Amino acid sequence: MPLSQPFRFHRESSSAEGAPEARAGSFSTRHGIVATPAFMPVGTQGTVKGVTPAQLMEIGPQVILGNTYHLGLRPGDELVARLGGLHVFMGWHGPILTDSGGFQVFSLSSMRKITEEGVAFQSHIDGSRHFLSPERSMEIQRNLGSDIVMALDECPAGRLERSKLEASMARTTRWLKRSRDYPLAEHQGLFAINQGGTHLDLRQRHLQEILDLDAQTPFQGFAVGGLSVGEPKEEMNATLAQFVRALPADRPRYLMGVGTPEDLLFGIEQGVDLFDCVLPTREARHGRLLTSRGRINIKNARHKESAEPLDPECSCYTCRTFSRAYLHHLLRAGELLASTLNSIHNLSYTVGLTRAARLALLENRFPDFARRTRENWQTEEP
RNA sequence: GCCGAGAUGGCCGAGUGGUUAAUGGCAGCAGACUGUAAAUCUGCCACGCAACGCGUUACGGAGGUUCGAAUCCUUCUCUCGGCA
Repeated sequence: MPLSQPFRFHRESSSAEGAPEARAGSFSTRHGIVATPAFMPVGTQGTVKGVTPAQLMEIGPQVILGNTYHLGLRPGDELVARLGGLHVFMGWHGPILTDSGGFQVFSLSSMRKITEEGVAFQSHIDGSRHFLSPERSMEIQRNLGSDIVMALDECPAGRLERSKLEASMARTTRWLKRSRDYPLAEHQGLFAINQGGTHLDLRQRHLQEILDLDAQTPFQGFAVGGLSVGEPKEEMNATLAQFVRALPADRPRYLMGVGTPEDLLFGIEQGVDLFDCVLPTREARHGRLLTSRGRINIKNARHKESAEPLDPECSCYTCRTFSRAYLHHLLRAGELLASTLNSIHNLSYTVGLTRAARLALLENRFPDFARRTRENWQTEEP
């Protein structure tokens, strides 16, 4: 059965001026305390692409992700279970959150068919046929042994027409009930996922359905899904501004798939505790790097001879050790180390941003922090 | 010296009379990426303009055949292989 006690969320900060919903807090899992706000790096296939757990440890994320669909398909959840669970298998002993496969319903839409029972997938690896139901998603996640388990949802494309969105939402609620009724391991906590696109009334209706289920058996946290999937940024922000505060305050709130620095800051201001995103690692591999003075593309010719560190204000291994010219060279040369060093930096920057926001909240200087952080992004670095 | 093969845009390399300013790849110059089918994808990449169009110069050099040539002919230069 799921935990009878929710991950109790302790709010640790008082209300910040101009951003009353923003909050610093924490909750405990078997594999460690999660201090929020927190950015969670994505490690879909049992690895945060390009970085070792030791390097990750130095970066210091509170939680990392794994993926149900991908790990269930390869190497297989039962194998991972036999080998001691995902923590042992991948050598990461901090908290792990596993996504349910709901996003793959969206991103692999050409290879699946949704029915009430679940989702029939054709493997993106070899074309073989698989079926992901809420129960199967829970089974995989139980085998993986993650700390935070996501309910299987249908992640609809942004801008889906309202009637289809409503049908999808209703199914996600029915799937949520089935996810909830599936027995997880004792240490695992189930998060519910709210859908509804950018329609506030649909979001609220869906939340009410979730809270009705929550009243019977509490969920351990609440996620906002189905954003940053193609809808205009203003619509996403408007939705967050109005909706996040409606989520129960006594448990973690998780905004799924969001990860630009601007979006993180905005989300924190709306009261979001957890974020995850592939962007920092993917962009790192492509040379797009975040710095305190703006974004840069390290591939650009202007960095070819720069002896400067990537970001003089950053203390990550990459910035402590290497010049821009070297990072430029590695990426140009197609060296694997480019991915590693760039990922270390972008993750440090992103995780560091949420950590700094947390500190600012705890020290009652969040508005100033937010203002200064935004100022830094206004100019693309010279 | 003789015989053979070949010289194409920064490099490699298609193309053997006409939708060819010239396929591809690489290099180069930029851009995109938000619960990862992404070490991926996209655009540009002869020169000049009053530029989604026009002009000029281009397939080793020179000359020729033809309405029309990178593509055919002659010759020169160079490169590679073989024989001396």
